[in-house]
Amino acid sequence: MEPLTHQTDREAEAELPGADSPDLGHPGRPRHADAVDAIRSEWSDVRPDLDTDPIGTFGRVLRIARHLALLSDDLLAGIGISRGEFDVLSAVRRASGAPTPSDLARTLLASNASITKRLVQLERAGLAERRRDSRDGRVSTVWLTDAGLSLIDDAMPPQLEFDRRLGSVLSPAQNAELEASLRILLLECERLRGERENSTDQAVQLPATT
Amino acid sequence: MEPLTHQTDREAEAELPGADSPDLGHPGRPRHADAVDAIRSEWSDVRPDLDTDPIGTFGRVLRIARHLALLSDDLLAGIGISRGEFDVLSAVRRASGAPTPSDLARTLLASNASITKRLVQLERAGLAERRRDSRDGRVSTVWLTDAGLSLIDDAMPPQLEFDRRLGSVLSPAQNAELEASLRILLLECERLRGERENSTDQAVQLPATT
DNA sequence: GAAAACTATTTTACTAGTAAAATACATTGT
DNA sequence: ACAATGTATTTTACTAGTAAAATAGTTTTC
Repeated sequence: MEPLTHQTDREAEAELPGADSPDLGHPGRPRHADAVDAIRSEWSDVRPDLDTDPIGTFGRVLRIARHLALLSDDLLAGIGISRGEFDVLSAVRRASGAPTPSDLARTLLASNASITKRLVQLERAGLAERRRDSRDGRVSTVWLTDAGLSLIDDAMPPQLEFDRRLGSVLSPAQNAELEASLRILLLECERLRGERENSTDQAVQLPATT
Repeated sequence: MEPLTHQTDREAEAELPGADSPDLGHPGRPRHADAVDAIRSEWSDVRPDLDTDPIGTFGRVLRIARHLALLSDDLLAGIGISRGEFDVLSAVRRASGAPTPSDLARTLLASNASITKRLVQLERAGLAERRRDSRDGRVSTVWLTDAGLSLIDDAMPPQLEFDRRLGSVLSPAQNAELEASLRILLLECERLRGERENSTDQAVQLPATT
């Protein structure tokens, strides 16, 4: 599949489900194929030598995360804040003391620069404020205004309810198993990312791999 | 910074693990607490009325996705492409026929505009090219150059190997269970997002919820 | 057969995020 | 004490992504 001018290919979009789905051992279960099944099936056609097993989990994690972001952006748009702002508000809300911008960057896995931006917006919207720490002039602490507090307290329950509904397609036992496996994976991610903690701010450069 | 009061709070950062971890039923298992355990523990202190169960799965999915993106960006930087470009190259590579920009936008869950941008970059880098379809002058098809083909064929295995290593913290059985649960969740996401398919391009406006 | 409606792609104008530099304060070593 | 080093935050310059408008081609309808 390379050169050639003006061709008219563009045939069968994707080996759609059913056709060549992955080995679903259990003969009784009528499992449906999702986008990742289709993707893996395509790979097995063009590169049968590649073992795409890991895509089965990590491809799905990435796609679910993307869908969740898109779906809950819709939810948040209804109350007039962005996901980035929501994340800051909820991180401040749940913290036991007033967090610093660096604290927020750390727990939200974002850069300090992006936290500064979000805080400026939140202050402008009257939802949060920064106060200079009197003991150390470099740090500031972030506080919710009354408006910010009631906004986040109103916004959390629908978010949780949405997630709960989505999760209800799994049984409680499946959810518990899923959570346990995800915890193990998240711990491993945190370990891997911790391993290459060295330069300023939170630069990203080490290969961290192979 | 601008305004204000000068306070001196900023106490206990976060109810760190151990202290108030979630109910880990099994007394024998020495499970470690991850960032999501810490977050849920904080919530249970300030809003004990909220049921944050859903965060146990979806919070982890979101964080794992974020960590994965950051980790594999490091990997890709080593071969000189961005994740966005990698995604396009691999989608073209695995497709049975040459995909159109719209096909790519759809399978990559991105906007058409962003695909156009990535294609311009890939063409500029000599890794892909667009050819106008001779039957329908509106559509174009995307093809890999020889350089693009060998680049993606070189880039896939290390990505897969990285994911495989990460996944190896779970047993094969756990991985299979995990994949099955994630498939169900992904199908549900796809269903929910499909439900509100109506306006042009892929606008995002309906509440899709509650 | 040509206006109206539709579709695929690109362009435009804008937003969010980042790395690196700049700023401002604090701490350490001598 | 004070220069050197370190740290928290912000600013700057830039990249990637998007919605909506613009462009260009196609199909429908009358």
